[in-house]
Order: sequence, then C-alpha cells, then structure tokens
Amino acid sequence: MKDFFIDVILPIPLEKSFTYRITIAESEFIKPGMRVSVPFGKSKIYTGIVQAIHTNEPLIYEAKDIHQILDETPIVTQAQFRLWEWMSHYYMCTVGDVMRAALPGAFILDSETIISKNMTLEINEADLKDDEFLIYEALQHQTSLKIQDISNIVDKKNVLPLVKRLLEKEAISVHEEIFDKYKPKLVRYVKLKNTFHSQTALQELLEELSRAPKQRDVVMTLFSLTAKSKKPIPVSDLTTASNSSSAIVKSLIDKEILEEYFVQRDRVQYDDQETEGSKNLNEAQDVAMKDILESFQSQNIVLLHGVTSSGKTEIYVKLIENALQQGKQVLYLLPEIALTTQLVSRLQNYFGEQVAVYHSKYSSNERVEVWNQVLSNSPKAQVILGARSSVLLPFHDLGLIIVDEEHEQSYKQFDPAPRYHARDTAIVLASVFKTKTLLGSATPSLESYFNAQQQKYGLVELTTRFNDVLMPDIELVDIKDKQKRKRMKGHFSDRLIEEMTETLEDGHQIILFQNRRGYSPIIECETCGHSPQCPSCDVSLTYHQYRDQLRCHYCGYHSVMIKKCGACGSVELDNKGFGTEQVEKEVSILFPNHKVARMDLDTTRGKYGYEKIITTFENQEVDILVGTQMLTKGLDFRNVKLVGVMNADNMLNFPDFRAHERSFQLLLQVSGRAGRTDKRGKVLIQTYNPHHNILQQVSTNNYLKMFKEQMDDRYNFKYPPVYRLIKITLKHRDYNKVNVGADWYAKSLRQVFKQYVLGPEFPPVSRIRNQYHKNILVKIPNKQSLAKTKAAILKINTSFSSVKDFRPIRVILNVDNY
DNA sequence: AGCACGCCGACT
DNA sequence: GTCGGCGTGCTC
Repeated sequence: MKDFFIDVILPIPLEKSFTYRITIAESEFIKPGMRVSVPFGKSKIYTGIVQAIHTNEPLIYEAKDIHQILDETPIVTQAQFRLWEWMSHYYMCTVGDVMRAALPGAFILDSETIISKNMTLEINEADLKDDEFLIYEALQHQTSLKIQDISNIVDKKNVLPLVKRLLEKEAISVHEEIFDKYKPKLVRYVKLKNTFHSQTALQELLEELSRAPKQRDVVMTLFSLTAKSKKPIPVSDLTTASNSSSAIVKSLIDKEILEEYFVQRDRVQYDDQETEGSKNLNEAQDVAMKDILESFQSQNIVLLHGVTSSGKTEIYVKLIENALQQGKQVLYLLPEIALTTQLVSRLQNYFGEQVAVYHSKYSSNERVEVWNQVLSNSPKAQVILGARSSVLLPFHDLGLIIVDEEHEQSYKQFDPAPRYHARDTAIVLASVFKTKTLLGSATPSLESYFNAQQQKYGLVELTTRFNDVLMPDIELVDIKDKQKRKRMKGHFSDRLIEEMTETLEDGHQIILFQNRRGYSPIIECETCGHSPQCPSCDVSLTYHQYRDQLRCHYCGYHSVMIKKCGACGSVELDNKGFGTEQVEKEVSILFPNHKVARMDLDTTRGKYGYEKIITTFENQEVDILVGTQMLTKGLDFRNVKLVGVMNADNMLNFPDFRAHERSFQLLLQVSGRAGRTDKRGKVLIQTYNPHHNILQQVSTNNYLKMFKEQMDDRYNFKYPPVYRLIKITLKHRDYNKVNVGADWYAKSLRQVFKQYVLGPEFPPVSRIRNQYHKNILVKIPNKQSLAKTKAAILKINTSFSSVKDFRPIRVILNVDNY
C-alpha cells in the first residue's frame, strides 16, 4: 500500500512548497484548494493550502503529518492557482506571498501556545524561583494561560526562557491551539414560547404580568409586531418598538415566557431598494458601445478612452447586463478611493442585490463573507465591485472584467510582495477565463494607449461629454508675473480670487487642489538655515498647524512644533512651501462668510472618513473644498463650477520618468470635476511656468499631443512602455553595507545586461525608518526575453545572498515599478 | 517571515 | 552573575 502525501503552500516568502504525510482516509477527503493546518518548525502550526495530492515520498527528509483539515470543500479554485502561479513568476515573488495577499486574514489561522499545569506531578514550591512561582500559582486559579498572559503576570517581554525552565521542572505542560478567526455574525431574535400561543394562555400570561407593566408592554408589543409582519423579530427591534431595555427582555427569557434564538446574517447588507432598468445610451455612447462589442470580436482587451463625464459608466452598465444575462460573473475594478457610496449605490440601483463590494476598508470577517459568496457563485455576488485585491477573489465563471480609471497608479501594489498591478493581473485573469477586459479612462496610461496603437488592444474613443456639457475652460495663471506685480494674496492670484468670488456669488461650489498635505513642508530658521528633520528618515518635517505638530510623512514620526531653532536658538522661523492646511486657512481668511473643508489623508481617516466629507460637500453644506489628489478620483459633484490648482509646478518637477504623464492625468482629472452639468466649468491652474508643454496640452485637452511627445521621450531615454523595468531596492540600516552591497549587485547585473543597468542610486529620500535605501534599475528591451532576464536576476540574487556580508541586506524586486 | 540557538554588553 | 541584544540557520 502506497503512502499519500500533499504539497502545501504556506504563507511565507519561501520558494519551496512543503510536503506532508496524510493517511489514506485523509487522502480520500482532501482536495487541492482546501486549507490544512500543519506543524511547521519546532512548535508552530501554520495554515496552508493544499496544492497537490500524490504518492511520491520525499527522499531527503521525513515528511511530517498534518495537524488538521480545515475545510470541507476547497476555498481556492484551480483558476486561482493558475493566476497565483503567473503572479509569482511575473512579479518575482513566492506563491506564499500571493496566497497571503489573496486570502482574507480570517482564513489564515495561527496557533497559540497554551500553558497548563502538569496534573500528574506535585511540585515542591520551594524548588521554584520567584517568577516561576508566580506562574505556578496563577495556574492554580486558571486552568490555562497564554504566552501573553504570562508576559503580563511577570511584566517582561521575553518569557520563553521562563516557560522553558518550568517545562524542564515538569511543573507545566504546553500545547498549541488554533482558533477560528472567522466569526459569523449572529442576530438575536425572540419569540413567544409555544405554550402561550393559544388565546387563553396569552390572556392568562398578560394577567399574570399585570404587576410588571414593563414586561407586559414588551409581550404586547411582540404580539403586535408578530401579527403585523409575520417575520422573525430581532431583539433590537422589539426593544425600540416597546421602548424598553434588553434587561426586561432578558428577564422575560429567564422566566421562560420568551425564547431567544440566533440566525446568522451577512455583515454586508443592502436595503432592498427598487432596481431600475439601465438608461438608454445617447448617440455617442451607443456608437462607442457598438465599437467595443465589435472590437471584442477580434481583441481580448479594449481601451475605452472617454473624456471626463462622457458617461462611461452607462456603457459599463450595458456590458455588465449582457454578461449577467449569460449567467456570468463580472468584475468591476476601481481605485480604492473611488469606491464610495456614490458609485456603489449607482450600480446597486441597476443590479440590486447582485452587487458585492470588496476593498481594504472591509474587515477580515466581511471579506470572508464576500469570498464565500463569490466562490459559491451566490446570486449576491454576480457583479463584484472592488479595488486592487479583488482580482484575487475565487471567481466562478467570469464573463467580463472592467478596469475603470485604468491609469491610476494605486492599482500597483508597492509593498509588501506580491508587487502586482491589478490592471495587468486582471488581463491575465480574463485570459484564464477566456473572457474580455475593458479598460476605461479619460487619461489612459501611456502603456495602455501604446498597446492600443500597436493593435494589441482595441481602442474606442468617446469625445463628447454627456448631455453635451462643454469641456471646462482651462486658464493658466502665471504666478511669477503676478508676484512681480504684487497681485498675489498669499498663494492666491487676483484671477483666482476673482473667479472664486464670482462662483460663490452665483451659489456654486469650488474645488481647490494642492498636492501636498499639512501646513508647510519645510520649516527653516532664518538665522542659520537649519530645518528640523525626521530622526529616522532623511526628510524635512512637515508642519501641521491643526495639531501644532511636526510630522514625517514617511514614517509617521511626530513631535510638538518647535518654538525656536534647534540649532541656533533663533525664534525667526520661516515656512517654506505650502500644503492643504495652509490653503484652507487662507481661504477662510479671504472668504470668511463661506464654509471651507479639507480633504486629505489627515481628514479622511476611519472607515467612513471620505464619505463624510463627500456627503457634506454634495449637500452643499460646504462651499469650498480643499484637497490633495484624493479629489480627482471619479467623484461627481454636480454644483462645482470652479476648480483651482494652487501650484502645478511641484508635480511637474518630480524626479520620476512619469512625472509629466502623471501631471497631465492629474490636472485633467481634477479639471473634469468642474461643470459636470449644464454650466460650463472653469479651471484655473497657477504656475510659474505657463509655457510648459504639459500645461499647454492640459489647457487644450490634447491627449494625443501629450502622448506623442511623451512617447518620444520614452524612446529616447529607454523607458516604458518602450522598455520594461525591474527595480531592485537594497535596504539596511548600515549606510556602508548598502553601498558596498549595491555596488556588488550592480556590477554583477552589468556583466549580463551591460548598459541596461542604471545605478545604484540613492532615492530622493535615502533613509526611511532608519533604513538606507539604494536602487538599481534594469531596463529590458522589447525583444529581450522577460523570462530569461528574470532568471538571470534571480541567479544574481541567489549569489548575492550567499555572500555572508550581504545576507542581512533586504532585497526587494519590483517588476514594472511604475 | 518567524523562531530557536548562541554568543557578548549593562544591570537587579 | 543574569537579562536581553541581534547574527545565523532552518523550516517539509
């Protein structure tokens, strides 16, 4: 009789998969895609995913037995395995990394060490030391302790030696326990005990309760509620309806008059609302729709380039309808930030309960529920509306993928691994299901537009705004000139103030855009020029006025605002540069009679952070909204007529090969917020450099010109999409070690890739959280094999980490690091 | 990644 | 003297 084994993926960054022994009985039950808990290392128990079942006994080691099977049916599909495999190869990470990113946290169970008293042996307490005795005594009262409890009792961090000593003295025993993290949400219901169902019994009961009027009320209310709706009555409904407390209900339950019971409920629920049919498309949309469908005949991927508010969503809705009619699931990807109630409720309007939402602000439990619904192809998960990580869901029969705002950089995950791009991963996912992908954007990324021009993607253009709203009028304001002529008030030019005044008088709203948060990014001493720096990063601290704090935007370090220069003691401190906070403050001084709000990372924390701000702005409780690029993400504010860009220069001068492309996208996107209904919107862009090509192209809304010009640069300087990039980052807290290591690494790379290796170079912020960073860039010509390139890099990587001195240096491989 | 083992400085 | 710092090596 042969023995059975399983290969298991573990959520750790190790290349190998691990083989465990299973029994014959288990082999009949276990299927690939199920979770198992397995012993790993000396004592830990990890959660793994079964990859394969086989009979090949490992030769060089003894396979351990598994600990437990965690699922009855697979929770990971074969299609996912294929996608995981692709991701780990393409993005140069382990399958375990992908697994960790894909599974909701509650699926990955951890073991915990549980300490209990050794019952078989009486210990002479005199043999125990003080701290040992403390634990021993604690175990007289409690049957078991966790490591954390022991830590608390003896007030020490590292208690493992202590546990070990007790173990040796046989005073205690330890074992590992795993806990299910996913807890279904239970709703408590009550009903009247069966014995009181007859009319007479109820009469008697009410009489009996006449001396407890509160309780009597509750019973009466329950009775009338039940008569009214016939549905089960949740305790919470009963207490509100009868205006009583749960204590009264509890006493009724204790008296066995009422009976409580629990029903599992989905955490994510929508009120059933009337759904409506999709809107009829206008002529332009209709043409675009037909073009898309025609393109899909020959292409798997189509790029829809439609100007802001051209009504792309309506086209998506039609396409989703088509797929649903064929009984297929649809994935609709959006940047995290655009996943607001605005869009969600819009889609629910059309598709009702069939829409499931998935993003990072969902709790782990909520994500498990969505996962299971997608996996079981539940009617509640036919349209999955989600951010980046939703490409990793266990789709069943995917019929269409839509990637909206495909140019958004937030689709790319930078840290931790897998450093994947959701748009590109979505395209692969679509190919796994042999289905189509639609990319949509008003400002497509150069790589997508390039692919469309190369006939790799289909291309459909939509050039008119919905309802024939005019494109906003974009005006560039030369603030260098304005400053010379003393026409600036703070950071506001006279033109901007004029337009703002007029807009406010007309009762319209204003958006002001400044791509920097805080009050001012640099505080400089006027006497000695010193400026306060973050102690663990190489950046100036940003002054945040609302908390009177200096903050580091890289590591979160903060201290109180200094009153005098830390170097020379001078009290003359100057603010250099400005952020959203300062803009907000200046607005409230310039327009004291109007309400201003700010939307940036600092004001949108928490689950409903941005929703709150968006709602108040939507309801016109706020006239002027100041914000960072958060404002640009597909928000639809009807009443905004003016958009002001406080300073376009800092993003244009950003040291990145995409700075110009990004600026163009950002400026056009933010401009698109202006005048989305009848009135023509106005956009003012303040800049020191009004003749900059990008600004000219923004003001004339000339995407094609921008594309051509940028592509010339990309050809000349060998950047994507003409060349591919892999960025290698080395990290260590020792400056010298990073330098030496990076030089060695780059030298080895140059032997293979010659002039296509750039660096090593320190990034603009070379030290973050006390770690020095150094980057090496590998450029890959189009004709060079990607697979071979990666293999060569991995080989160098292996020899790098086999040098003893280099081993502590962390190496990060980032494929398509843009 | 964790985690154990193992070898050196600062404290009850 | 120990406590605890992190270098090194291993995990089926």
